[in-house]
Amino acid sequence: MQDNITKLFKAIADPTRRDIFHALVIAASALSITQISNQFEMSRQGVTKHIKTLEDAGLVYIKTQGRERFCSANPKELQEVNKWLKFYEQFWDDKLGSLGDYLDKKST
Amino acid sequence: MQDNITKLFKAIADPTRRDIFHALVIAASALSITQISNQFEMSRQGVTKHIKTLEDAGLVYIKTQGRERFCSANPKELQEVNKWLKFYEQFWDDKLGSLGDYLDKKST
DNA sequence: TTAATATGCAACTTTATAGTTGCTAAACTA
DNA sequence: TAGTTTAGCAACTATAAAGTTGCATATTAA
Repeated sequence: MQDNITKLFKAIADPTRRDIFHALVIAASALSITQISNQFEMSRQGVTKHIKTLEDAGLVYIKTQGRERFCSANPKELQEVNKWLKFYEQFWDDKLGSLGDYLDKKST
Repeated sequence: MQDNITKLFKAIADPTRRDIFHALVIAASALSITQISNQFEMSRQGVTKHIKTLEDAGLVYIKTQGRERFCSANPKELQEVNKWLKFYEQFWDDKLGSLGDYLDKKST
């Protein structure tokens, strides 16, 4: 349906999901769905949906243990965003110069 | 309504908008709405809406000249994304070690 | 075994988003 | 001036996304 980078961007485009992800990154251990949803105003189901989105994007891993599901962050997936950024980084400072470089490489 | 970083992430979360942005970045000069929309299957109005979203996110500048509106990319805005990434970068390679560092700093 | 806890699933509402078409107006061109 | 080009605005449709509630089920605790 959607390519990975699009899923990834969409996942982090939502403020609540960024908050969930952040909470998982700085958590000392994996957190259960309930533990996570307790940190938010919205319903557990709402949080669950966001976690699913993060999981689909590869940003969160889930490990089932008994009746609980422990979530942990996978910040490594953000390297994909970083890769995407890399190309544009060359245009940040001197646009024309970098564009020249880019066109040079392209025509070689 | 929405904070800047959210607008930015949402803007680049759409594949068509990433394509438009990319076309503008590598363009030798500013492109008019028609010139851009000719590069896409969809209607001019559809493209116009995407350009507006990119403009609101700060990724595109528009300069009106006569009846035409020339668009150019502002890749610099992507530095905001880069800033956001920076925090998580420390967790990419050795999660536990970096988490330790983070917690150390936090408690200091 | 009974009660409590953790969670998923399904249905539903609301609001955004992507995209379309038709029309209008300003700005060029012949 | 008459026709053409460039583009915005408004209304509309269709689909996706965010969030809710109610219920069912598996697991754990008393």
